[in-house]
Amino acid sequence: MDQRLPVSGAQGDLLRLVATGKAESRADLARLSGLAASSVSLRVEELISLGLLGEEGSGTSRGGRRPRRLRLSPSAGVLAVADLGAHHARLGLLDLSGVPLVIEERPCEIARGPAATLDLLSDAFDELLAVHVPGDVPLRGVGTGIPGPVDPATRRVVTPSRMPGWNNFPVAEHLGLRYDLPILVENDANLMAAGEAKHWPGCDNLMVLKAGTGIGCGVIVNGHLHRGRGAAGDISHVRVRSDSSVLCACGHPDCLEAYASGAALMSALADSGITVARPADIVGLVNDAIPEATSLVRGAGRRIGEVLTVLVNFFNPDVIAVGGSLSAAEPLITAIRAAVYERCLPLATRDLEIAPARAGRDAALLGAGALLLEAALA
Amino acid sequence: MDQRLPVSGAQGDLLRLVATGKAESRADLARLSGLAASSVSLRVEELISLGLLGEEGSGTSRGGRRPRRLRLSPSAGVLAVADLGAHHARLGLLDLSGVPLVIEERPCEIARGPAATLDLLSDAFDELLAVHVPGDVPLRGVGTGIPGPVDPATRRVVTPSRMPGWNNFPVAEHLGLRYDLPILVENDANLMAAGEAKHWPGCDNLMVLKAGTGIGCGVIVNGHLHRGRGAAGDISHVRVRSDSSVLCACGHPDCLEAYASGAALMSALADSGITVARPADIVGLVNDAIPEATSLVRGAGRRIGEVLTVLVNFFNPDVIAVGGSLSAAEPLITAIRAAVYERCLPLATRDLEIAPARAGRDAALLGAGALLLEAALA
DNA sequence: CGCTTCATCTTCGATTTCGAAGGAAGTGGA
DNA sequence: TCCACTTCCTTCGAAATCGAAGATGAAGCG
Repeated sequence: MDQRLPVSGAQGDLLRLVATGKAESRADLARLSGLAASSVSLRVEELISLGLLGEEGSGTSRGGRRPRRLRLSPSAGVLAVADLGAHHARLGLLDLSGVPLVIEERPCEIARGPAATLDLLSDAFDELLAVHVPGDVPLRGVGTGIPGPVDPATRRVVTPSRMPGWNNFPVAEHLGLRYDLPILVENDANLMAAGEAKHWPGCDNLMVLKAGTGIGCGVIVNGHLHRGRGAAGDISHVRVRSDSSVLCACGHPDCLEAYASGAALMSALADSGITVARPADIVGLVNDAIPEATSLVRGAGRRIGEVLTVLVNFFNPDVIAVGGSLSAAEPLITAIRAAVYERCLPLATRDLEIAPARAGRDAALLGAGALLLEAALA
Repeated sequence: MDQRLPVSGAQGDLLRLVATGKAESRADLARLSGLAASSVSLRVEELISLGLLGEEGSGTSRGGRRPRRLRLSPSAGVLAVADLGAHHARLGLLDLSGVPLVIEERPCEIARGPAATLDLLSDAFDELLAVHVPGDVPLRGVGTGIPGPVDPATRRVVTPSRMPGWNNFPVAEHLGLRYDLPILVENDANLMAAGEAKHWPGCDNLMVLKAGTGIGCGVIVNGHLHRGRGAAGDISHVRVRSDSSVLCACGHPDCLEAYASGAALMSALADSGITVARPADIVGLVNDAIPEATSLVRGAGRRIGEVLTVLVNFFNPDVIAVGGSLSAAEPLITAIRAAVYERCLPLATRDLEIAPARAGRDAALLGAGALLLEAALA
């Protein structure tokens, strides 16, 4: 397991610009890095002779000579990333541009505790590495998403629900025992947001909603993940307007989660005599035009939208991307839109786009890759 | 009216670090700028011979030789800043460190329209400059706060209430006709937030509440003012939970502003047979223990606090600073605290401070200075 | 009081970066 | 087809930056 990239200062900047896809040619690099074109040429030459960068054909002309396209060499390294769920882990390997080499899903009971879960993860990484990556290509970073809050200062899990044994566990340290590499530990919705952000070029302020069993949310401010003190992005325990009163697992009445989460919808459906195994199954019911399901989903969207009105006025994002297993239900996003556009300030909704997430189910893994790159090429 | 500072690249960075008070010595500069100590010495020498920087005694030792303290030369320049209110304008001159040279308040009816108001402002600036600034000290920037939304892209006022004739008026352009200088046009609550941020060292994420006739809010994310698309920070038109239903001026029912703004409190007091001229007078009533006033202020605080719970969970700030003319009423902030601490996630309130604003009544002017510095020394 | 230690600041040769000039490769119009 | 023009990239001397070594001044300590 190799350690640091043999790059210094300017080289790292250039490498990162190529890795993140922002630059494809020496001219791009000069524009984006602020360095002189001549300096860029020098550094790029060095990176090529180090085997980290390669030239690959030429790009499209912008009216003059065609640029010589630069790409990260496949042998520059790989990243190992995972996204832990309650019963499954999605995990895979990415190249240093964040492109997946292999991604798979394994059963993994998070309730078995941190040590067992993380060791299972590490074993899976080692397997994948052995099978899919030549021995001379180094691992450059390891990252994982956690379905609970992560303190950015200590990188420990803090007060998670549904994760027995994980409270205050030093996840990054534990992984660090096995990998002497940059290690990323981050909340799963935050990772999803980081991955989603790459799919909205030109949009610097995003809210990414994860509507699944729970309701998660990641925030991108100015192109960067906003963590606050570790809890930023939570919207699930906001009080909603309601006639009745429902007690949430957190102890407070009328949390959004108690009304609009996949879990809440499932239990409401059960009350109507319709049982489903997973939140994703609700989408099927909606597509089959089961009135109870459609009505419930629409109500959930309205409630989520009402909470979002506050946040849209306050944060004024460019985009609200809606992902998660429930997001495929058309009425959800429609109801969210209706609530937000009806109630928010015109100035705040003028250029606001509320749309389905674009990054797909591997959003969190891609986000982990994006964040790891920053650390690995620092 | 002089134009650009004769500084290039690295010099500007160093000058800015001194101006913002982040650095006081060559060693500080070396640490903060990332430049080598030797390069810093060279550049500082140049800045001193340009008359922009001066040495002034020595600082306190940190265990070794005492640093030679650097200060911006008073002749380096001044900034002209203003904060427009409905009936008054506060305006003044600052040196390039943001320290006030002179600040005064003049009557100024914003309803007379943009051209008349801005020309009155410019005339006032010219007067102050003639009286308080030697002729050889150049003006380096002009900035003003506006009691309405400002589009950061066009720097025009957009859909302001209570500002007839201002909609879509190109404020920056108009001022640019008279001053060929960096020009800042910004919402007043945003300026206040920028000023307040300087008083909370180590805190990168702030919400600054302005509780006066209306309810304004400025947001600092990662040490920088968050503008969004121009409307960011609005919390006054959020729907609050309520038994009755009150129509707000914006056309929606039950906006926070209709319940908790100074204007709303004044009209509620009038219903109790108590008439006051300005929101600030309510503070006096509270201090005199008039029960109606205290009860109203406490209710306003509770409502504001309930809105803040959503934002605290979402944004997870380090500090909520409460300013504005109503903020001197103790029950307001107490009620806000109670609502936030009761309902928010423990993780979000763990290190959260809810406190009175520290920057005083000139916060907006100081904020304008801070933002102008970035532009003037770029 | 002298000694050590520390942080600050400067000197100076080595290294890096810059920028102007020019070559290379392509587009588009006469 | 020729020619002007654009963009991309490299060459090379000038300028800026770095970093190691040393000088400076001050605090801490026996």
